[in-house]
Amino acid sequence: MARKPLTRPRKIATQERSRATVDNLIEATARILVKDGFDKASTNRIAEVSGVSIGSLYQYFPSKEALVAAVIERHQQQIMQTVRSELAQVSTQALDQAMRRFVAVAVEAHRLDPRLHRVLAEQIPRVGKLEKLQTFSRENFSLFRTYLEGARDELGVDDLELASFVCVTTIEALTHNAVLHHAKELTDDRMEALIDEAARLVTGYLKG
Amino acid sequence: MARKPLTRPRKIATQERSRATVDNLIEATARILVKDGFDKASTNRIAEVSGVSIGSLYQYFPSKEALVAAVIERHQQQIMQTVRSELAQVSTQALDQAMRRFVAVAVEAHRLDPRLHRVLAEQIPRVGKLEKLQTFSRENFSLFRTYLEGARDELGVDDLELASFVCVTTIEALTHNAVLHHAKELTDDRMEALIDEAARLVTGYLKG
Amino acid sequence: MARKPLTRPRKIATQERSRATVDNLIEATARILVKDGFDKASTNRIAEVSGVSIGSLYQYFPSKEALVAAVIERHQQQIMQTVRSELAQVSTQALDQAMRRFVAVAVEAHRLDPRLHRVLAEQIPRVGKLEKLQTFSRENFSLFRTYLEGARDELGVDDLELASFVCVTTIEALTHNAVLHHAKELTDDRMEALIDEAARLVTGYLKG
Amino acid sequence: MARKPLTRPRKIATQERSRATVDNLIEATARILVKDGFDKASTNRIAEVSGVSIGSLYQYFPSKEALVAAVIERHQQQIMQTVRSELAQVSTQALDQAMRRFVAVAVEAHRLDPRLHRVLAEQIPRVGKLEKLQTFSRENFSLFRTYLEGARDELGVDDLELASFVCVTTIEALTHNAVLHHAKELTDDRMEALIDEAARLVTGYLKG
DNA sequence: TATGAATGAGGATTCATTCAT
DNA sequence: TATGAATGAATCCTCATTCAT
Repeated sequence: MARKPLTRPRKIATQERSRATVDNLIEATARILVKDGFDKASTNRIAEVSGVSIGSLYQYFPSKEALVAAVIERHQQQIMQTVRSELAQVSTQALDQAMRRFVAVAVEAHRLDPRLHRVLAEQIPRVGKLEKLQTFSRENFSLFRTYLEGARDELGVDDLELASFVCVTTIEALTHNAVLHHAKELTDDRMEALIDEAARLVTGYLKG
Repeated sequence: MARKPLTRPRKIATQERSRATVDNLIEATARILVKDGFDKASTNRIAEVSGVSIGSLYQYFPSKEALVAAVIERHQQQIMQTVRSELAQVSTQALDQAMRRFVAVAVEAHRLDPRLHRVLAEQIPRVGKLEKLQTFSRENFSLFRTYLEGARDELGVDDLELASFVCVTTIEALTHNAVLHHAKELTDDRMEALIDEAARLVTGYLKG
Repeated sequence: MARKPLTRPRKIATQERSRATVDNLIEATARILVKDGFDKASTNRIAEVSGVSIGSLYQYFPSKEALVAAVIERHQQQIMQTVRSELAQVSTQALDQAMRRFVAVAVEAHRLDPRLHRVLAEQIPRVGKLEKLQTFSRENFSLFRTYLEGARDELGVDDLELASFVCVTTIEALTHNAVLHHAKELTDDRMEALIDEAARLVTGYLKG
Repeated sequence: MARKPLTRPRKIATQERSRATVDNLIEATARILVKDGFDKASTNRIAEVSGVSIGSLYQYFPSKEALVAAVIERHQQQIMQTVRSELAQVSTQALDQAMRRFVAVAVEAHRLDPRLHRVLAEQIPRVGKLEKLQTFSRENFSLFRTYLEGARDELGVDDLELASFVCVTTIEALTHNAVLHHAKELTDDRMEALIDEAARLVTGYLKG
C-alpha cells in the first residue's frame, strides 16, 4: 500500500502490460475464430496463441464467453466508429444522396473484417451476447430513423418506425449477403451496381 | 402368395419400427436444437430425449451432423412444400399481386416453426450442410427469377439476376427479422402492414 | 420327432447349409483378421462380410472369441495335416536328412498362409486359446522327440527332452522370423540357404 | 543470483511434479499390461491406477499408443543398459566364452521383467512401435555381428550376416521360451544347463 | 500477479450381445 | 431357425476451469 505512490511509473508500466495482455488475448481469439471457428477456439489454444498463460487469461476474462464478447465488442466499436464518422454529414443531404451513403457505409462496415464478421454473425448467437448485438443494431436503427425524421418532407411514408425497420433490415441483409456469400463475384464494378440498386430500392420505397 | 401374408406384416412391422425410431430421433433433435441450441444437442441427450438407445441412434445416423442434417432436410421439405403449393398460380398474376404473394408465402414459411428456423439459420452453417441450404435458397431464387422472366413487360429493370438477388434477399430478411425478432409485437394487423410494406418495396423497385 | 426319419435328405440339406454357414463365418473372420487385424474384426463386420445375419452368427458361435478360436483351429489343422504327411517317412531317415526335412516342413507350414499365421501369432494370445497353441506345439514337439528317440545312435546328447525343446524352438523361430519379417528378401535361393543353415545348426548340435 | 534460489526450487518442484506424473503413468500402464493385457489397458483405467486424472494423462501422452510406446521404450532402455554393460568385455573373449556370455546376457535381459517382456513381445506389434522394436533388435544384431567380425579366425562360416541372423534369432527364441513358458520348471540348475546347450548350439554352428 | 499442472465432467462413438418377431 | 433392430457399457478424448506454487 505504501508502495503505490512510489511506483506510479511501474504501475503505469503494469497497466500498459495488462492492456497489452488483454489486447493479445482478444486479438488471438479473433484470429482463431476466423481461422478455425468457434468450436476450435479453446481457451487453452487462445492462451497459447496469444503467448499468455492460461492462468493469466482467466485473470482477465472470467470465461470463454467473456473473451468472445470482448471480440464482438471490439469489432462493433470499430464498425460504429466507421459508421458514425461516415454518417456525420448525412443529415444535411437529400434523400437520394443519403440513402446511397447509408448503403455505402454498410458495405464499408462489412468489409472491415468480413471473415470475422461472418463468424461473429453465424456462431455468436450462442454467446448470450445478443444484448450487445441488439445495442449495436439499435444504434444503427437510431441513426437511420433520426435521419428520416429530419427528412420527413421528402418522404411518402408515415410510419417512420416501420419504414426504418424495413430499410435498415434490407440494407443490412443485402450488404451482408453480398459481402459474405458472393465475395468472389463482387468486383468493384458490381459492388457499385449493387449499392446503386439497394439505394434505389429504399429510396423508391421511402418516397412512396 | 400364401406366404406373403405371413411375411409382409412382419416386414412392415419392422420397417415401421425403424421408421418410428428415426422419426423420434429427428424430432428429439429438433426439439433440443430449439430449446438449448446446437452446443447442448449432444448425441447422448438426443438419444435420451427420443427414448432411443445411443446405439440405435448411431445405427441410423453416423454422426451428430447427420442428425442435424436430417432435421434441416425435414424442415426444408416442409417449407418447400408450402412454398410450391402457395406459388402454384403466381405466374399468372400481375406484379403487385405476385409480390404480395411472394412475401406472404415467405412469412408463412417462417411461421411453420419459427424457433427451429432460427436455430437452423443461425447455428447450423457449421454442419457442412451449406449445400442443402444453398439448394434450398437456390430453389427459392429460381422460382422468383422464373416469375420475373414471365413478367418482363411490367419491369423497369434489366438485370434479372441482380434484381432477383435483391428481392429474394430482401424478402427473406424482412420476414425473418419480423417473425423472429419481433414476434411479440407482431399482431396480425401489423403483420399485414409489414407484408404490404415489403411488397410495395420490391414492387416499386422492380417497376423502376 | 416323428419327422426326423422322413426328412433325412432335408436334414442333410440343413446340415450342409449349417456347415456352409459355419465355413462362411470362419472364412470371413480369417479374411478380416488378415486384412484389418484383430481390433477391426467386429462380429457385426464378420456377419456382414460372411453374408450371415448377426443373429445366426451367435447361433453358431457363442462369442467373438469362439469365432477366432475356430479360425485358429482350422489353421492349425491345415498345418498339422501338412506336417504329418510330410513327416511320414522321416523316421527312416538319417539325422542329416531328417533335420533338413523338419526345417523344410516348418517353412512349408509357415508358408501355407503367412499373413494369417502372423496375425494369429501376434494377436491371439489374448483369445485365451493358449491351450490350443500349446496342443499344437506339443504335437510338433512330440513328433520331433519321437524321431530323436529312434535315432539315438546318431546323437551326442543325453537329455532328449531338453534337446527337443532346443531344436523345436530354434527351428520354429528361424522359420517364423524368416517367413514373416524377411519375406521380401527371401528369394528361393536364400530360403534354401537358410534351410541348410538351420539344418546344419541343429544337426551339429545333436551330434554333440 | 539472489532471485535464482527463489525460482530454482519452484521450477524444480514443478519439473519433479511433472516427472512423477509421467512416471506414475508409465508404471501404471506397465502394471496393467502385465496384469490384464493390452485390451484391458484403457486410458481411464491407467489414469485411475496411476492416481493421475485422465486430463493429465492426455496432457503428457497424446494417445493410448503413446503410453504403451513409452513403456516399451523404458523397458528397452533397461534391457540395453544391461546388455551393453554385460557385453563390454565380450570382444576380447574366445568364441566359446563369448557365446556363453551372449546367451547369459539374453537370459538376464529376459529376467528383468519377464511378464512385461512377454506382453510387449506378444501384444504390442500393433502399436506402430515396430520401429522401436526394430531399432532394439537391430542393436542386438549389431553387437553380435561386430563380435563375429572380430572373431573371424575362429569361424567356419562365411556369410556373417546370415550367421548373425541365425544366432541372434536362436538365442532370443530359446531364452524367451525358456523364461516365459517354462519359468516354473526352470531351476537355476536347469537354467545353467540351458545356457550351456544354447551356447554349444551356436558355437558349434559358427565353428562350422 | 503469473504460471501451468491438474482436474473431471462430459461428449462422440463402437461393438459384443440379446431378443422380439 | 433366421433375422436384424435394439441395447448400453465401455472407450477414447477434449476443454473450460481451478489452484498450488
